[in-house]
Amino acid sequence: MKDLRIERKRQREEENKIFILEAAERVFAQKGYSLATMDNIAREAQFSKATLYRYFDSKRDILFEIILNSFEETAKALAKIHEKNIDATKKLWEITRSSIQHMRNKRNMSRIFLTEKQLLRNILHVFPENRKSLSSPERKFLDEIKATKERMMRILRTILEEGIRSGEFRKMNTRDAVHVYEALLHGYHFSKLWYEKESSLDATTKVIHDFFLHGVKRTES
Amino acid sequence: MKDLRIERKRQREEENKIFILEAAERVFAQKGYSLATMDNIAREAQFSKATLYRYFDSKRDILFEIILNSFEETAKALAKIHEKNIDATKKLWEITRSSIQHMRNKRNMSRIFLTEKQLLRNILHVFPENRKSLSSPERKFLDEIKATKERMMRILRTILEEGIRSGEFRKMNTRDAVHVYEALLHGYHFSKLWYEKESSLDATTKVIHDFFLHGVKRTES
Amino acid sequence: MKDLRIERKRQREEENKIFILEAAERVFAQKGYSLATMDNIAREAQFSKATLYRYFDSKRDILFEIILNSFEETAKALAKIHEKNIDATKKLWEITRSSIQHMRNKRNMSRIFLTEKQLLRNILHVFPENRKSLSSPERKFLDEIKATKERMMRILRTILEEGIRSGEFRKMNTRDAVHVYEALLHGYHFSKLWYEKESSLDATTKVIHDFFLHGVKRTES
Amino acid sequence: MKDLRIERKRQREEENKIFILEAAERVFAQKGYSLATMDNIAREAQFSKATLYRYFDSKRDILFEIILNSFEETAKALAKIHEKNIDATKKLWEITRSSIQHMRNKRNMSRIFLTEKQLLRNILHVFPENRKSLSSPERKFLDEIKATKERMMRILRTILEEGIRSGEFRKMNTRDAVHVYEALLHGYHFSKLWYEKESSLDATTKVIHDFFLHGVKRTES
DNA sequence: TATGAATGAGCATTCATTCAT
DNA sequence: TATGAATGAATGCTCATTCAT
Repeated sequence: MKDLRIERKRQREEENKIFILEAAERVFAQKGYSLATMDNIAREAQFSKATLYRYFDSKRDILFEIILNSFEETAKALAKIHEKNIDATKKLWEITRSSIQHMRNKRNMSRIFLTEKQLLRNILHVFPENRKSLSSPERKFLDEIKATKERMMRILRTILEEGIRSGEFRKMNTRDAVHVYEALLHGYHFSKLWYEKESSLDATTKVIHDFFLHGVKRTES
Repeated sequence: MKDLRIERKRQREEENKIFILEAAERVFAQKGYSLATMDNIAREAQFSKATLYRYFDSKRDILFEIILNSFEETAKALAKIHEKNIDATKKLWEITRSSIQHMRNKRNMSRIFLTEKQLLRNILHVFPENRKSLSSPERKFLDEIKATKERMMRILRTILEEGIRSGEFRKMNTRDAVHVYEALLHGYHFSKLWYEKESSLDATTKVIHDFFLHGVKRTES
Repeated sequence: MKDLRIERKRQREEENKIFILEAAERVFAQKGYSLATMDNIAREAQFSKATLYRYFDSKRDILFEIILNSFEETAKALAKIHEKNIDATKKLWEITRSSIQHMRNKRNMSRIFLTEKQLLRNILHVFPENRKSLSSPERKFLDEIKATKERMMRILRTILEEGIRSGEFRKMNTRDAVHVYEALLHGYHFSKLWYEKESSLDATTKVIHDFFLHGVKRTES
Repeated sequence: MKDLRIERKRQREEENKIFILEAAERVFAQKGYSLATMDNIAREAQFSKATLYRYFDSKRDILFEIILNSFEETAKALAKIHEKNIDATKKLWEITRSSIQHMRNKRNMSRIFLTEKQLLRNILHVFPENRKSLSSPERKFLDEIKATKERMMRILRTILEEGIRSGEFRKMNTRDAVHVYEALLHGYHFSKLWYEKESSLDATTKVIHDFFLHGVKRTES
């Protein structure tokens, strides 16, 4: 009896949380973290500002949760592709495509993460010596992010190694390669902002995929 | 006589301006634009807050000038390398190296540029239809940035074309290639934040250079 | 049920608004508009400064509302007297008395209206060509003020015309007469500031009333 | 020798002072006291801000001097008219005319005096109990103003008394009459702001003069 | 539980005034 | 003497957060 009621309540709470997160994501994406106000988020979520604080401890925590979810989502997509029974090159293609799509969906959200210095400074280990000063939620956030990130890295390296073994890819330092790949994806997302119109998903995927595969050097035939 | 005094005054003024810009750059780099206060900048520059306003019209204008200077600097370095009498591959190497160095010097500054959504939305032409609503200084800033950016792009494409003509590089869409290159550089700068320790300048340059040249695909021999 | 709660809320809100307006009125009256700070008003109203902004959009809006209320009040008093079944001379007496009383209550408030040149220049039609540049709240304020003022003017003229018809008053340009009457009232309020002690309400009323009625010229008998 | 040089210097100083006062008057008239900045005045006077402080101790002192000068001027004009060999009614006419002209010249300046509360509160004896707290320049200013004002009042009363003696005017309390007259003049100046277009000097003079003379009452013939 | 109301701590910006040259 | 430069002290307004109901 009671369990059911409690269960229903938990469910409702979870739904509200998600609803707020989605609203916040839209607001953050549009205005950036600093310029987004709790009022904005509240209005977008059609809750009162005070209610937001029932579900989240602070504005910062809302951001944390959004980022975490996004990472988690990406990691899942990646794992799913990895499990497919296709060759490494195809996997790379699909991951590239899926990542671009994901970044486009999240629009500017993905950029926020890289832009809020106060957060970043602590969070990103830029100055690892500061790590001790992290508050508990920050440290928790950081640890989860790192873990997810490493999981993704490992999968990517595995795929590259598969490709090397199968003869698709040249021998290389897969660690570096993964970093380059990641840089390429995120960098492309950023720099594309500069250009008036966006290419289609497949065209974009193709450009990145091709350059990552071949580079620009002429191969002696 | 008089000219000298005026000259000295102008010089001192210019020096103060630069001093403030450098201070602001440090503050912005550490806290991000939104979280940086004019008080912070004033303290860092060891001027009174009011004095800042003798030299700049607004906080935003300080940011604009910093970004503009940074772009200008990069563009100059690029042009200088382009003029050298070396082959395209070597030019690419040097540009890569110089860019990485520049980004490291500017630390997080380069990321700030992506911070202020309100500005960005307009400035980055994400929504070019909004262009009309730009204030005059914003439009001026935007136009200068765009011009400089295009100048850099053109040089890069010219180098790639030189390389294609000389047989160093494969045939390619140089426009795409330049975007990929830019993405790679900036993306690498960002993503490197994740890792505890930074590699040496040359090591980093090599990784990026090599991957941009060869990609990951195995070349049939 | 619900209506009652909403009603009570609305009531409380209205009460707070009035409370703030009264506090602001005291502060404005004491310091003038420019020198009065939102902090002053907040302290006087025993609210936090931020709370003031829950009820009013800006300092200027607070002033507008005070002035508007004051005009409205005066206009109502005037209309009430006009409806009375008494002769024109008596009406004039009562209006004079009521106006002086009102200005005394409002103390220096009535003078503030003339304080803010920036506002005034536009608002007072000194330069009607500037009307277009008025912001929406300014225009609204201006229109309401003008309307109220005209309502009052019309009543006064009607009273004078009644008096002319009844033989109480001489034939005259009632438009000019109304202006003179208004000038007399406001001017007296201002100039009385110069004198150490204030006369009684009735004495003051009598002076103004008598001079407005008879002037200084000797009437041939 | 030396005397001449000193004399010339004093003259030049006096000229500069007057030049600054005139500039300040224009600025005050346009923006009001609070909104006028020392920068505005300096620019209008084509001096540096610092130079203003060589001639005046403070912004407030500039205002004081302007007002004082204006009063002095009015008083002189009044005395001159009084000395003329014309009847009281004619004197009144000329004074009315001259005053209106003066107020129009000074435009809004005359209004400022009545609108800066911080100044007024102290200066105008509204709260005479505060008199003790006046600073020395304030007290000096106040005393001079009062003296000039009384001089003017006395002249006006004398004229009225002349008129009574000559049979032009009815018997009256000349003290009250003078207050009424003053109120009428100043009030008319203020209230005329409300109306789109200004009447001619003579028309305005006539309206005020006539009403002050006859009032509105019908005189039995 | 959900929220309207309240606020402390700030923030960009301004301005009268001072001072070194 | 005249001034460019510098600043302390404000000021209107905002926002994340709290709390009484």
